[in-house]
Amino acid sequence: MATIRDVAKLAGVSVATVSRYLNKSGYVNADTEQNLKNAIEKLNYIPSVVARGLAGKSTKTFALILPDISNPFFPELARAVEDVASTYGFTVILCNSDSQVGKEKNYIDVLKSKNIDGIIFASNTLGQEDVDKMVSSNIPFVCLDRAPTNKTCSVVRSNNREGGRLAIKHLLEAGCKKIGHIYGPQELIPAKERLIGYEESVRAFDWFSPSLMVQGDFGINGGIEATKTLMHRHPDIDAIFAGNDLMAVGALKALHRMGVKVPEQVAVIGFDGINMTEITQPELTTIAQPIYDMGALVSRILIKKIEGTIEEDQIYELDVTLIPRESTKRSG
Amino acid sequence: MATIRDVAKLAGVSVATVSRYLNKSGYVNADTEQNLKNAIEKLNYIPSVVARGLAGKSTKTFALILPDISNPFFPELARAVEDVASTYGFTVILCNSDSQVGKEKNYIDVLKSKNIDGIIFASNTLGQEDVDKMVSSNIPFVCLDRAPTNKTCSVVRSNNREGGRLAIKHLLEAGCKKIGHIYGPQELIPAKERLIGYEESVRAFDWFSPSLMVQGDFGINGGIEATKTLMHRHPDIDAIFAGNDLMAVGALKALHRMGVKVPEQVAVIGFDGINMTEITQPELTTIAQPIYDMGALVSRILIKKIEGTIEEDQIYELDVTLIPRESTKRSG
DNA sequence: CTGAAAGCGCTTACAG
DNA sequence: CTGAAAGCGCTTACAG
Repeated sequence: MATIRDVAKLAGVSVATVSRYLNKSGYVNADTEQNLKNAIEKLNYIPSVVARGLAGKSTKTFALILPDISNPFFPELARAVEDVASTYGFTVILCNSDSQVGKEKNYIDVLKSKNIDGIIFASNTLGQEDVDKMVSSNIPFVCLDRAPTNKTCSVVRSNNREGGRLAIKHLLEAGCKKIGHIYGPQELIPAKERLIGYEESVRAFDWFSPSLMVQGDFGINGGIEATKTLMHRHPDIDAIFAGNDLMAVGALKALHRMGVKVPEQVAVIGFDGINMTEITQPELTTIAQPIYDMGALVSRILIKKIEGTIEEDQIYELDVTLIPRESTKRSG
Repeated sequence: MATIRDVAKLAGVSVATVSRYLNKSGYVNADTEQNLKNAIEKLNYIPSVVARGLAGKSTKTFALILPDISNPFFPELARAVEDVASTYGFTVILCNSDSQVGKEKNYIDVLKSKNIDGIIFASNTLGQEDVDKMVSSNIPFVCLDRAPTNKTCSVVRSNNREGGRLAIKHLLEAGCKKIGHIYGPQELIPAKERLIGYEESVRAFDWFSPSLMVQGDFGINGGIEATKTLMHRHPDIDAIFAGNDLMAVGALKALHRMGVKVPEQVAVIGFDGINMTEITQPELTTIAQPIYDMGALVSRILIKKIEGTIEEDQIYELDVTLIPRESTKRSG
């Protein structure tokens, strides 16, 4: 590997000049510039990001901390984050936290020792210690869905409450008369918001009762269990709004096993818009988050923070959209 | 951030001693050792991996280059790779190549400038230039599925040909009398091997004809199209072996639209064992690759290469397993 | 417009 | 067992 010194020698200048040329900081004579161009070309020189990092500059690297890349929500997000990163010359380190604070803390230490430029938190947990660590190390970070408790921070999320309302509106318009809801873990803001959207939309109806809301775990099996509970409590419901797509898939499974027809007897709607919703039978209606856009945005924001283009922290709330499909198609 | 100098000062020794203690290279007096421990603890000192990297040591980082993390095969693989990496103190950089040689070359340059320790290639393409770049830079790499043409390299793959045979065996045992195959792009070794497994298993039958094999693109839509073609050519087939799960999902969709019942009229079997196969209706029988194990293994191999524990290149071929589910359940 | 020199935080022979 | 010093490949005031 050629170094800056090799380039300097070949071009007949000092390394300082090479550096200035490379960083476009300070003036460089037109002739020298051409010489440098040639030398770099000839030597196939690529500056060492590691050396730059040590010299106090950016390592052109940031981390994406998420619960689990195997969870179908995250691959698309990660893809978007990486697409934007690579456009701006950044590289992204993938971290699976399993929502464990311990793992996150550990990652943060490792990441600090690597001088990374920033962190995207797509993890549900975000311990106080984590935040302190990052704040005290002065490392830029941006969050998905959840803001840290005591520190302002840019947050990208989608309008979950409105999404909840949209889901109910759609079901009502489809002619549904009694709608149950499977909500996700309440420590997750999106799950809570969706639940609120549901409640707001249905509490005025005389068919509404709190027992129409049952908790799930945001997983397929949780959706299955919750559906069983719900159908047992209220055999007469004709619609289920699942707090996320995975649980909606579970609902589909459970209903199929019970011999309940979807959408004829019970309509099902999910939330998130993951790809899986297209391959179920029937295909699943869902309130889609703009997952890719969210990833792209959060990535772009972090990079701007790193580069100092953005200062103020802000909340970016993106719109969700209804994707109507077979699972709610009723003659209603 | 405390530096090695701070630790040295506090412990009343030289930085060299601190370094020796940290790296467990060379002897350190028991007393000094205790002092160092205390100093490090008190200062909350974490060595800079960047500085170490510049000083010629490992950056404790490697890259995973894959076509697209959104492709459902890869998240589980990535998860396994990262799990093992993090166990060994490594961090993994995620790269989506979209199977474009240009992007790969670009990544390799960027990665080199970051002094990464190695690369896992899970990408289909692997251009000659890529290999040359890596070999000449002396950077360790391991491949998934495909070996580079002219350079030995450790490869992890599964027994695709045997998988093809297994699929046919299973269908025959289920009572199928005429089996079509949708094969994937033939530049992909696994697709080719699976096709060979199919051909070997069926060519002796009098019902066999080459027109029973139709090409797909390893995607859902490709599976749909290929199924249409296949059913048009051979309305009498009673089984489809799809070269991967995504195409099997497409087959399910296409058959459903045609009003063909699965498995009663046509049985369907996929390949890969991605999670999606559990959520189709009917659930999809598949030949599962040990995806997680493959990722864990390839990661472990790379780390050993990096640490110099492994020298010889080798091919690791893992077994596939049949996961029988509804889509092939016939009274046959 | 350009160069000499110090510094980023480590490691590693080389002496002692 | 331990320290002084050079070096990894850059950047950046500071002079000129």
